[in-house]
Amino acid sequence: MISSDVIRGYNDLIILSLLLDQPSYGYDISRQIRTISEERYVIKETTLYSAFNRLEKQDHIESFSAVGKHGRKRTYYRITEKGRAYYREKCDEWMLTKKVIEHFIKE
Amino acid sequence: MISSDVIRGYNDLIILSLLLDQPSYGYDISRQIRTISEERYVIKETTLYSAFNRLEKQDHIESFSAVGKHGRKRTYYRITEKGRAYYREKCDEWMLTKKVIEHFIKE
DNA sequence: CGGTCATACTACGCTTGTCGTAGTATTAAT
DNA sequence: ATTAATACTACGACAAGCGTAGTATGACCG
Repeated sequence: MISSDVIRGYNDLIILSLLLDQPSYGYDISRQIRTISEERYVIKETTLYSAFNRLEKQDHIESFSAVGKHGRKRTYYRITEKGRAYYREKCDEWMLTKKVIEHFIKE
Repeated sequence: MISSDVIRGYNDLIILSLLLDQPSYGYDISRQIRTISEERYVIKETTLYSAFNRLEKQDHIESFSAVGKHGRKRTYYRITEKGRAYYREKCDEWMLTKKVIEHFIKE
């Protein structure tokens, strides 16, 4: 299991990556993170929803209300163009961070 | 340049890695981080010294006073056995985190 | 038809790590 | 004599994440 201390700073990247292809909502994103990480990272609900709020305030995502299969109302989030650019930046930053950290581990 | 948001969570790992072979002190660690990262990460002084305090409180490092070449008094830090174990844990955690994050980036 | 489980959130206050700013003091170089 | 580099310490602010709690709906099961 991964602790929040080390994944912190990549939650935005993870969430945005799951919105690249289609909009989604909290519970679904949460489940996807769990399964894609093979149960090694389970994001806390409060962390996720506060990330949504932050990302929306920064115009990286936008929300809309929609009704699911069984008449259930949900808040969906869609990535914006600005959000896609931010995602690409975060990917670059990740590559760089990875390289830097490995300089320290190797020796 | 790497932002603190993404390297946060790895400062302990970085600092400990630089103490593995011999004790060192604040200013030197700071310079080493700068050069080893090829100027891509410059740790803030306050961040570094508060990390020292935290790591010492947790018995991962221990401090002692010594005098440098030119009669300059400094606080040196030495990694403890507990600190070495913690370092190895952090390395494992890093490997895992790396793997997990890349699951999200790939697709 | 009543209870429990999974879903889908929101609110609130706390903790921790990092940051910004500021200040102190010593030695080295010009 | 002054400035730059070294070697720190103090203090308050801030942002992310956390723990706890609570609300509410629909699905499933006996």
